[in-house]
Amino acid sequence: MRVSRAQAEENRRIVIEAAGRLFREHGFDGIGLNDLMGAAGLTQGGFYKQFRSKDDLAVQACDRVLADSAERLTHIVESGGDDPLATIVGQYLSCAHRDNVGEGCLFAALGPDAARQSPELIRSFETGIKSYLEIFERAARASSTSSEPAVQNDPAVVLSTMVGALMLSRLVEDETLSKRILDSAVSSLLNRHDGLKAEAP
Amino acid sequence: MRVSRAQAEENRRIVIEAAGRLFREHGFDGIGLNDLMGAAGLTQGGFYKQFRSKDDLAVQACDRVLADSAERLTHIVESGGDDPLATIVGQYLSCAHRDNVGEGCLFAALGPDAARQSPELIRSFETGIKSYLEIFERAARASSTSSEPAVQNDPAVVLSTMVGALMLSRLVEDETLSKRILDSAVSSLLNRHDGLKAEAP
DNA sequence: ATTATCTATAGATCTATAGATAATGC
DNA sequence: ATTATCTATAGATCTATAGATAATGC
Repeated sequence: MRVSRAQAEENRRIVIEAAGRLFREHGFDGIGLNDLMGAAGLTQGGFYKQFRSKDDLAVQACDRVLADSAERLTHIVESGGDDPLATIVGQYLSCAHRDNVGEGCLFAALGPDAARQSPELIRSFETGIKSYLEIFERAARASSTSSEPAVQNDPAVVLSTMVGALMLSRLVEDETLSKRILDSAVSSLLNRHDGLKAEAP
Repeated sequence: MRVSRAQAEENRRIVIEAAGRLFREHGFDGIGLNDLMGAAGLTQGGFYKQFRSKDDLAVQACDRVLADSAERLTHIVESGGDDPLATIVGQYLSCAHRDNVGEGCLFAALGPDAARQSPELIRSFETGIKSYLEIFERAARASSTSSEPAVQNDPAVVLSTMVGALMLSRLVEDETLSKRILDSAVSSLLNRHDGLKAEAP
């Protein structure tokens, strides 16, 4: 029954990672310890030897998701494209992202839900928001040096519009309207009203 | 024990109304039939004589909240102010709204949660979104005839930015940042970068 | 007689804990 | 000996149903 310390560490990592996906898909209250542990092939009995509480796991899972996202966004900004903001916005406001809640934006999947959870969890979200805003700030600076003029430069507006549009697009079964909500946000944020950018792959 | 048919109707109305508030405050899964019925001074036993299921109540409550909101917005547009969009945006993106989830925007309070519920509930949200977009369309037309130039006219962008900013502002304990998220969205939507509008009362 | 509401409860959760088991780590 | 995980379960939910009760409505 017992596994090596390294394996136990790895199991904990798997649970945290799976929790990031399961919470986004089902909400914090929509998934139980049984399924969360089951994602790593474990039973729920050992849960409290690894985590202080379900909320503790939620905090760790959200911290992890947000750190991963921040790293991915930072990479886009620093990898040298001349319009990183356009890349970020295009990927974020895509049908692929809309249809992949489990691996998508934490704010759009769990924002209102998080606001009802523990102060620790809310703090995790707040830290994530601040980190996103800083990255968008840098992305906007990098993009504004390109040939296209400065666009919507306020990172708070960029984030608000992105999160809102993604969330709303997920509530609309009418595919045409859903796509329009995403595309309108792209146009608005990139200030290109002459046509829509192709969707990111 | 039994009450008049009119009183029963009134009780049902009270439950639906309270549900609108309680669901927004606690999420669809965060509040039980006991508390929902208790809001009208009833016990949970009679619930299923009045509603087909908890989801049925959720649909009725959301329909009601959305209809009320749409009526209020329509009234703002039609009551003849020269910039109805500014009024709507200013009220929506206020600290008062941010701090009043239970009586505030349904999308910002329950959007991601709704996307995980029944097709009927999602349809209720979708109908609400379409209705908001139409109202914003009319509001933008009314506002663009005023002295201020046309602003952000795409109703989908207006709605996305508003919902996103409100949701994010609720996750940020840092009051300065929370307010900045709201104010940035106001500035962006009203295209007035020369200063912030006073907050609606 | 009908029915709005009540009490009571079935049955299925879900979080958290207790103690057993068996493999690691010293 | 320690400990990662397991089985088992306590205790508290929560949705939904059954049947009793008492007031309305005919």
